[in-house]
Parts: sequence; C-alpha cells; structure tokens
Amino acid sequence: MVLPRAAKTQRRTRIQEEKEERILEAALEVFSAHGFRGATVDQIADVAGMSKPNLLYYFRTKEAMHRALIDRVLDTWLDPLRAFDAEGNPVAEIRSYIRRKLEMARDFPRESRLFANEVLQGAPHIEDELKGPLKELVDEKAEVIRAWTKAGKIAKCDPYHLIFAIWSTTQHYADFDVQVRAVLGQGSSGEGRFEDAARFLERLFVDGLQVSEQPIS
Amino acid sequence: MVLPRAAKTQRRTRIQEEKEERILEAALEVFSAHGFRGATVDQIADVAGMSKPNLLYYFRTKEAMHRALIDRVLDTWLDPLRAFDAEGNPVAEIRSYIRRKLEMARDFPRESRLFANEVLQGAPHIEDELKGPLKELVDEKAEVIRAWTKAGKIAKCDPYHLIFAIWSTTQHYADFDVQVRAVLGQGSSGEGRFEDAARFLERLFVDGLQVSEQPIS
DNA sequence: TGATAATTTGACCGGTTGGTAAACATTACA
DNA sequence: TGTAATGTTTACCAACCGGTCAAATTATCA
Repeated sequence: MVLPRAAKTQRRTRIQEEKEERILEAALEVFSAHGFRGATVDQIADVAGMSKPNLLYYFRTKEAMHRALIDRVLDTWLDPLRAFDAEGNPVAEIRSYIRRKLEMARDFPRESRLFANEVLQGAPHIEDELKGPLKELVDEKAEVIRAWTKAGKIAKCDPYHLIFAIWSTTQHYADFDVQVRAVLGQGSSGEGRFEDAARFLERLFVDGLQVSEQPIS
Repeated sequence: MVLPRAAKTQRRTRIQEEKEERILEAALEVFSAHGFRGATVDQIADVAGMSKPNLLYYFRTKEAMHRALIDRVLDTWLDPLRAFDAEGNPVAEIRSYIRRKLEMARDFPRESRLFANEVLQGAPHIEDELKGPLKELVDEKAEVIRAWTKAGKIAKCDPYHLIFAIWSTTQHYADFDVQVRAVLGQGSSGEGRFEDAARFLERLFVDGLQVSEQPIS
C-alpha cells in the first residue's frame, strides 16, 4: 500500500504518534516565527530532524500541518476564558483571568504568535474558528460580565471591549516581545518583566489610574 | 548611464517623486497585509500599476522598498507619543493619548499592521529603530509619567507598562481587526466599534473597573 | 523466518520568486 | 531640433518552493 497515511489507519502506531508529535512541535516553532507563508516545509523538516518527503508522508500538505496545529492549540489557548466562573467573585475572576493569560503569554509565546500571525494577516485559515467556537465562547462570557455590571458588582462597561483589553494587554508580552525587550533595555530582561506587568495590569483593571491614596507628603 | 537611480541624482525629478510615491503606497498595502516575506514584488508592482522591472528601477531590492517605507512611516507613527505633554494635566494627557492612538488605529490600520508584522516576527529589519529612537522617546515620556506618579497626580504605576498597555489596547483594533469583527458579529461592524472602544478605554485607564456609582436600586 | 505493510530517502518536477540584461521609448535641455 | 540622460519593457535566469515518485529500508507478525 502506498497510501496508508495516518488518516486511513484505524489505530495510530507508536511511531506515528511520535513523529506527528515531533512534526507539530517543529511546525509550531516555524509557523509562529514566520507565519504561514513565511514558513517553508524544508525548514520544518529540518527542525523536526527528518527529510521533507518523510514529513509529507505524515501530513500531505503544508496546509494540513497548519490546520492540525491550529486545531490542537486552539482548545488549550481558550482554556483560561473557559475557566471564567459566573458564580465567582467578579473582581477576583477578572484578576485571575488576567493572571492566567499573562502566564500563558510567558509560558507559551509561540502559541500566541501563531494566532497573532494568522489574525494579523486576515485569518485566512481560521476564519471559521473565529466566527464559530471563539465567538460563542466570548458571547457566553460577555453575558456573565454584563450580568455583573447590571448587578452593580463592577463598573458598567462594555464586556466585549473588556475582554479585548485583557487579550491585547497580556498577549502583547508574547507577540511584541522583541519590542518590549528593546524598550525596557538589558536591565529588565529577566522574568521580572512579567511580574511587573502582572502588578501593573491587576491594578489597572481593578483601580484605574485615578489616585487612590494621598501622596505621602 | 545605466545606473542613475534615485540615490545618485541630486535632484528628484517630478516623475521620480510621483512613482516613488505610488510604489510606497502599494508597498504599504501589500507589506501590511502579508508581511515582508509573504509580500511579493510582483504583487506590489501590480498594485502600483507598473511592471516589476520598472519598480525595481526605483528601488533596487525588495528590502530597499521595505526600508524606505519603514523610515517614512515610523516618524508619523510616533507623533502621538511625542505630543505627550509634561506640562499638561496628567489624566487629560493620557486620555488624549489614548484617543489619538485609537484614531490612528482607525485611520491608519495598514501602518499599524506593517509594524505589527515586523515586530511579531522578531523585528529583523527594524531592530535598530526599536533600540534607538523608539526606546529614547519612550524613556523620555516614561520619565514624565514617573514624575506625575511621584507627585501623586496619578496612581503609582510602572510608566513603561502603562505605555505598553495603551499601545496594545488601541492597536489591537487595527492589528486584530478580523478577530474583533468576528467576535462582535455583523451588528457592530460600523464605526461605532471605535466609539465604544474609546469610551471603554478612557474609563478603564482612568477609573478601572471598581464600582464608582452605586447601583440604581 | 519470511512475507507483507509501514516508513524513509534521493532524485526530480513544475511553478514562483527576486532580480538582471539589454533593447526600446521618452523626456529634458543645449 | 538633436542628443544625451532618464524611464520603461520584454525576455530571461538561477534559486527556491511545495509536492511527487519509485526505490530502498525497516518494522510487524503469522
């Protein structure tokens, strides 16, 4: 047989799982760094440590690899938003969401850039995911937030733009990492960056910039 | 002479200025939509309405075009931050900066995406600009903000992360436009999006999410 | 073990890409 | 007007890219 391929076999061989794993890891590395068009199959094969035809034995096309990668990563990427709890304390929930998102920007910057690259260029490969599962999840959580504002538990605000603001501020530290580093300079290049960001963002979202304490004098 | 090129001639001919203008406009369109690597010279030539060799007569290489485009756009892109006035009212200055940045995201989304694409992929072509002029400008304005916090005019906060937060939240509406549209759905597809965002962001940065008025009941 | 299926590889292909060479056309200007 | 500089085009190239193919190698299991 010349075309068993992963898709046709009922059970995954040990070797299949291992190789597909290695390929997707390499694909994440390359796609996140160069975008879909900027990435080359040779590059991915090289990072995965196998020949190009061998790689194409497991994923027929570059698009198939990208699709498989998106499918695998999207779910875990949305986990923090799913954890948003309608029953919890509003301010604590938002604070916790910010913290989780920031941790993901720190620990999984490649995943963040994978989506950023895609969305930035018009989301040609993930339009359905955006309009489908993503929108539904956001709609659901926006309703939770709206209930909180109506109950007077947090300040009245547009829940969608609140979510956008949390996304953008946290993912900024993954997507625009080089810029953040360039501006902060060598001094703050360690992990302290994320702790400072966490402190700032928690305060921003909870208190805003209005003076909350009187100056010491 | 076979190599007069723009660089060699002392004075720019009328025709040179016109063509270079058209080329940079087309380059902005294509680079911002596909990134440096994703853009092709043929595409740019097509959008500019001229043949590829003709285009390469004015800019020797794809890189030269990109470089010229960056140089031209970066200055105006940083204008809002330059307008940040140390003598003004702190809260009013920040509010005004947010508004300007949001207007730029609305009116010049291509410029925003041009930089976003570049930075996202590690800023291989603008590293010097980031570490040089950008960092210096940010350092200067951060000092202004720090003075405000020390004087107790606004809440104590890290000025760098404040600037990052304003950048990310405002540019989000340009860079991640398709995602914003997908999540908001058809209903809010008009310009109202930006007015809502402006209202939300002003409130967020000034007041935070803490309840500032008692619920009506 | 032997045969069958699964995996891997080198050679290759057609299309695209950034860029060039040189002939041709147009403009500027003495 | 004539001519030299400037601008434009057609044809082309070498490198690269996604993907194929058939042969070779390795794993599976009766």
